[in-house]
Amino acid sequence: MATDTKDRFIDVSADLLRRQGYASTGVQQIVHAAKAPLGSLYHHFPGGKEELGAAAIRRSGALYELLIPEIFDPAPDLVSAVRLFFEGAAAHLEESEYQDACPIATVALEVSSTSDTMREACADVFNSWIAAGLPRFTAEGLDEATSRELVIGMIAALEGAFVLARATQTTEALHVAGELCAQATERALDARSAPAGG
Amino acid sequence: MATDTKDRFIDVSADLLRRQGYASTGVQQIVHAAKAPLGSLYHHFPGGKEELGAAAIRRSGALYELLIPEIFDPAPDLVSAVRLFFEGAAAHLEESEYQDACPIATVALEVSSTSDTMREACADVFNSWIAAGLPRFTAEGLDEATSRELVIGMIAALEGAFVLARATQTTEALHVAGELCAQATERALDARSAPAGG
DNA sequence: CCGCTCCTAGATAGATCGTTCTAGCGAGTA
DNA sequence: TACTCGCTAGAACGATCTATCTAGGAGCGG
Repeated sequence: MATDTKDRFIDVSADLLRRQGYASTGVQQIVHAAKAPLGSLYHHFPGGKEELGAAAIRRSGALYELLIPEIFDPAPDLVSAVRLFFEGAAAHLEESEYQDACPIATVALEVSSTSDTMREACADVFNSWIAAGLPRFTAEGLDEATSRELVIGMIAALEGAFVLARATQTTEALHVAGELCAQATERALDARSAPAGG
Repeated sequence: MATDTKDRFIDVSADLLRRQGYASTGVQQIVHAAKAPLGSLYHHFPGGKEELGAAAIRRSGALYELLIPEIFDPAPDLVSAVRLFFEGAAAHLEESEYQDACPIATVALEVSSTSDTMREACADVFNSWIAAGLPRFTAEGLDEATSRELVIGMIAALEGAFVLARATQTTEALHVAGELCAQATERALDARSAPAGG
């Protein structure tokens, strides 16, 4: 079928971009991994590598967003969910031999001074993650501003911990960042029921 | 003089790597920016682009490390210092039109699956930042483990906030991450004098 | 059968990649 | 002057890059 090939391009690109980044991933490598001819790539993506890259970033973002309900729904409480999120990330990173960290962070840093199309795709993904995480915190009675801070803080801490973890080949930063966010969440929840703190 | 050229190679490489990453920065671009011939590059760096890149990462790391005393020394207290660190980063990022974030994060993510030489250089820089930040926290009476967690958490939050900030072209993540770390530090200092908390 | 469309197929182009090559300059020394 | 050494200088190489090109197969309405 037709859409198969196009989807396969996006999928293999998403994988390659996560590991190598944008500049290091060649279209030849993509067509080889997708087992498809080069002509098909430019048929489905007239905008070339940049259009395909943006599509791959958006797909990666959408898939990664699914982890939020997957982890938060079965968790006993919000603080546990935050901890589980980081522990899951640490486990996955270790299993993949420090290859599978955030699917878009590398590209986000790489292209933000180079390609506005790609940069916007990354920004959209981050914003959709924030929007997806927000209700998990407001549902616990936290106000909008506090919830937003916790979500953004969590994503930032996770991304940064990935940077340290990949470079040092250790999961220490992920555990530390997880604890930092879990305790911040705990404190926010406490302040909610006892708004007298200073 | 001779060392001038070599230093210039390292300096311009550090700048280019910070903005574009490793793969997008060509040696031609480096020699052009350094106003030096290609032969000189391979004379000073027989290991080629990789050796020069590692040297640039290490220099960037050493220069960035200088910000720690520069900000922490004049600060009235530790919590203020943490806040000032993030506010300074936000201001610098905004002034450079979201170009000058962390000098090594982009490369760290990019090369960690590709070049072990470069990955190690990044890991060394991160570890030296941790070592440099540690005494600022232990000097306040915090134990070694807690201090290490705070420093790593701070670096991770900063790095991650840079990722979000560059992609979204906003400093919000930096402010949020700064507040997160400042409050975590505050709480740790409180727990120090009153070790009875839950 | 034709004619049209969607997609596959990969050869090819032109630019750029990192690296190696030889040549030569300028200062120091005998 | 003759020779060496550290460095400059950039042409040239083969590989690889992204993108374009032409050609053809498969399905479908007529």
